[in-house]
Amino acid sequence: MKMKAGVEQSVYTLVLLSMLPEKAVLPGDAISQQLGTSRTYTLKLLRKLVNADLISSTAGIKGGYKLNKKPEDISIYDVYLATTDNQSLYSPNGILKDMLNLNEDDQCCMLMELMDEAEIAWKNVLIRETIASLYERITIPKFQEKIEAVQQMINEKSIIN
Amino acid sequence: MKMKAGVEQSVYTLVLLSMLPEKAVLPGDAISQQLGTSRTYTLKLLRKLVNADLISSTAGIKGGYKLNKKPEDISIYDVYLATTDNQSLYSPNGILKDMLNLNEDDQCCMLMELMDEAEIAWKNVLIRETIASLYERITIPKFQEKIEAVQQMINEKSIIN
DNA sequence: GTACTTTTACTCGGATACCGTCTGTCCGAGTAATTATGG
DNA sequence: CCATAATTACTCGGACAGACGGTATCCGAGTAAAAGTAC
Repeated sequence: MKMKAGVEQSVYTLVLLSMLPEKAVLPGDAISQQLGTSRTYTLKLLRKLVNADLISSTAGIKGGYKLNKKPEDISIYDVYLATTDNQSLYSPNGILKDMLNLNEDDQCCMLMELMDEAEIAWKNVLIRETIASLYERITIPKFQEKIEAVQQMINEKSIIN
Repeated sequence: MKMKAGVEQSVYTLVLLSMLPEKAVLPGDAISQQLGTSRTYTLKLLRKLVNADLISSTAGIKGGYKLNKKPEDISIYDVYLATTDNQSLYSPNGILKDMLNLNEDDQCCMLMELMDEAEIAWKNVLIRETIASLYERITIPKFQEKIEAVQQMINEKSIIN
């Protein structure tokens, strides 16, 4: 049970896109290069974000990706949901049923409600933080130069329609 | 990111052991039979619970397993920790470092503290519930007969020293 | 100069392979109570 | 009857095979802007 690297990658992809000027798009190659991640896999993750309506894409030359919502309206949980297919952390395996020799319709798993409750607590923390609030955490004096360098890359590679 | 079946199996194993009389042990075979789980894999999980000091085992003929603590002192989170080797759900992959082109020692992952906070919230729910409180949830009138049958199996197969 | 075609640079989405973790099996070794054996 | 050896029924722990999901690659198809071409 481990958080997948794809979630982290998707989060920072969105942070990058949140730095785009208005009405501009950024090609997938620029994203994977800046993040230092696999080109093809990054494109696959981008498609998931598109399917979840977090970002939108335009094909063809001068194409690329851009945020579909405001950064403050995209929570980290939204990103988690978009990049992982199955939603709930826990699904019962029917061991209690076997142990007590219950009927088929008596699917009573005592752990279910507990796990659900735990997952909701976990989820609530991830809902509070957004791409915007995460970006604010990065913009500290220490990283000012670095962020300006990223902003410059975006200015070079982004395409404004 | 999915809760493994081994955790559920371990939980119900401990519930079963909590029904043992004082100073009695239950062989591994009886456990796997009652739970309807793989014999060899159950033994492997039992070993993990022994290593975590949740249960203790005696070898040789008339050997078996028994709880090492009171059921109310074993939380579901204890069981989770015992059956899964790595503890934290999330560990940063250094994507932000690549994205901002940071130095090696500047390992700053903004997601880390958020994920830690979320995990603590999740963990706190699992700490509240114990093997004893879970057992109480099962002992409802509807399941009375079933539980008596399990108790009878234990009386037959357990070994009192 | 306008209409049409070709090129270019992107995204889209399925098929596939790889790899790590969880699940499950196998086997030899250790251990303790019981039973058998020899005096 | 007592001491010792063999048997029995368990656990211990490592090695290893299979299943499954996440990671990653590849390829053909679609799309839209730009460039080229014909009249």
